[in-house]
Amino acid sequence: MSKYNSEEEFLKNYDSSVFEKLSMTTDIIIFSVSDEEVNNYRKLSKKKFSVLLVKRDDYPFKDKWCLPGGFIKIDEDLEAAPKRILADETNIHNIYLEQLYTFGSVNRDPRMRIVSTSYMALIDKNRLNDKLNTNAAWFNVEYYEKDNIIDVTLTSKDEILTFKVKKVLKELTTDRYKFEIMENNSIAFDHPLVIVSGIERLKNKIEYTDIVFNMMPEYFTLGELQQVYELILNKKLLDPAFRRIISSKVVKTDKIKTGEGHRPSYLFKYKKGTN
Amino acid sequence: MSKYNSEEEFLKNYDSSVFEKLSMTTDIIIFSVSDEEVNNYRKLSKKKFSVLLVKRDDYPFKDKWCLPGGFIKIDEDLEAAPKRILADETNIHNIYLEQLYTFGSVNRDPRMRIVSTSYMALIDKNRLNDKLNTNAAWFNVEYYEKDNIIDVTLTSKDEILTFKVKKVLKELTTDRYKFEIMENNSIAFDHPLVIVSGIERLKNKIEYTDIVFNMMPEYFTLGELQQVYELILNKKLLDPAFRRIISSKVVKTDKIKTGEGHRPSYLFKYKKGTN
DNA sequence: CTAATAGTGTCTATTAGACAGTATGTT
DNA sequence: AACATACTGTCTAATAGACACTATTAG
Repeated sequence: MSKYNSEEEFLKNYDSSVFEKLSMTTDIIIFSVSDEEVNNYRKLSKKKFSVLLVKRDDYPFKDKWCLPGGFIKIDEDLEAAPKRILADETNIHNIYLEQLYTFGSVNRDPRMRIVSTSYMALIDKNRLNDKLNTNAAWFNVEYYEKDNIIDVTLTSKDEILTFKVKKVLKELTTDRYKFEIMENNSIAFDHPLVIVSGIERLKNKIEYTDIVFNMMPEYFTLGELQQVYELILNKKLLDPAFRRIISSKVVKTDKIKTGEGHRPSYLFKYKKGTN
Repeated sequence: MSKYNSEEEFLKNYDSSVFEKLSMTTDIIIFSVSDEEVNNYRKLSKKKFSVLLVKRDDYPFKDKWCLPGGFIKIDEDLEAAPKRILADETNIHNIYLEQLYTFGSVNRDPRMRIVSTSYMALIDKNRLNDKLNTNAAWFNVEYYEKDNIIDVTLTSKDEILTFKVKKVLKELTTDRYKFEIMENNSIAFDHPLVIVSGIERLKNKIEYTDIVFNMMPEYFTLGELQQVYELILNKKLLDPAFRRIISSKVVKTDKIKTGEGHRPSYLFKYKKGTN
C-alpha cells in the first residue's frame, strides 16, 4: 500500500504541501467585574460585568471594536497564542483561560480563509492597575433574552455598542444551538457570536464550577459575591438560599469591611478543592 | 496608519501570505449503542455503548486504530468536513453532530503542524444496515475512573485496545481539567484524548439535554432507555426515579414489545420540545 | 432615629433516594 | 409454577424557595 517501509522513512520523505493550508487566529473574550460609583453614601457601589474590546486601527473593519486576538504561529501551541496575547494586553500572567469554540465558516474573514479558536478569560480587575493598551477599553455588558433572541448592549465611558443575535435550535441534528447575527453595526468580524457564546458559557459554568472566583479579589463580602452571580445569571437571588449554596465554597475570615453606612460585613476567601 | 483608503482597496491588495499557514483536520468520535446477545431466553440483551474506529492503512501510525477524520478543505466550512466524512463513513446524512474541542499542540502530528477540531456524533445503529467501510469497526467502550485516572477498554469482535488517561486539574488557571495520555499502545495520534473528551461530554450532556434520543431507535422501552443512561453514566439507576425524570421527555405509544420471557413492555417515543 | 445592607430562623414545597410490592409475559 | 423484567405506591431524606425577623453601622 505504502511505498515506504517504515514510519521514519515515510516521515523523511513527507511532502507537507499535499494538503491545503490556511491561517488560524485566536480571539479572546476577557470577562471581569467593575464597580460603578453610586451617589448615595449608604448604597453599595453597583457592579457591572464587563468585557475588554480593542479598536481596530487598520483594515479590515478599521475603527470598529473587536475582541483581542491574533494569528497562531506555526511553532506555537494553540493555547500558547491566547496566553501570549493576554499577557500583551493586560501585562499579567496566570489568567484563567478556557477554550470556547472554533469558528470556521469559509467567509468569516474578508481577507482570506481564516479559522479562529476562541477562548474565554476571567480576570479580577484589581490585578490590572489600569495598565491597558491605549486602543483597549472595558465595556459593561448587559443582555436581555427573549424568545431565543439575545440583545446585547456594551457600554464604555464614551460609546454604546449594540447587537442582536438569534439562538437557532437545530432539532437534534447538530449542536444544541448555534447563534446567528441579526443586527450588528459596531463589532468587527463574527465577534458578536463569540461574545454570546462566552456569556452562555460563563452563565452555565458559574452554576456547577468555581470559576467566578477568578473574577473576585482575594477578600470579598458575600454581598459582593452574590452581586456577581446576579449579574451573570441576570436575575435576583434570595439571600438565604445563596448563602446556603455558597457556604461550602468560601471561608469566613476575621476581616471586616466597614465604613459603608450600614452594618459592616465579614470578608470571605475562596475555599479551594470542594469539587 | 494604513496605506489604503478603503476596505475595498485594502482587500484588493491583500497579500494572504503574510501570515503563516498550517493544515487543519477534523476527527469525529461517533457513539452508538449495540446489543450483545445473551444466552438466556428470559434475559434482556445486554447493551454496550460503542465507538467507531478505522484502521490506518498508511503511515503515520500504519495499522493502528484511530477516529475517522480528514483534512479540512480550503473552501469548505469547518463543520462541513465532519459532515462529509460522516456521510462517507456511514452513508447516512442527518446525524447529530457537535463540536468537541480543538487540539493544537505543535507536535501532535509527526508529519507537520496540524491543528484538529474534533466533533462528537451520535447515531442509532439501526439506521446503518451494516454498510460500514471495510477498514472500520465498532468497539464497545468500557471505562473506569478512579483518582482522576481513567482506564478505557475498547473491544471489537477480534481486538482489545486499552489506554489510560489522567485528568489534570489546573487550579483555576486554565480549563477545569485537561487530559494527559499515560498509557497507550494501540490508538493513533492524540485520539485517546478525543475519546475521553467525548465520553465526558456525553456523560455531562445526557443529564441536562435530550441528546440520548439520537442514539435510540424511534420506538424503545423505558428499560432499554434506562440501560443506555446506565451505560453512559456508568452506574445503576433506580427504576422509579428514572421513570419520574424521563416521563416528561417521552410519550407512551400503544405498541408493546412481547416475546421476551417476561412481562411485555410498552414502547415509547421521544417527545420533542420539552427543554 | 433612619436608611441600607448583613445575616439568620423557619416553614413549606419540591425533588431525589430507597424499598417493597404488584403485574404479566414465556418456557 | 418459576423466572425475569415491567411498573407503581409510598415513606423518608435532602434541597430549594419564600418570607420574616434581628443586627449593625454612618450620618
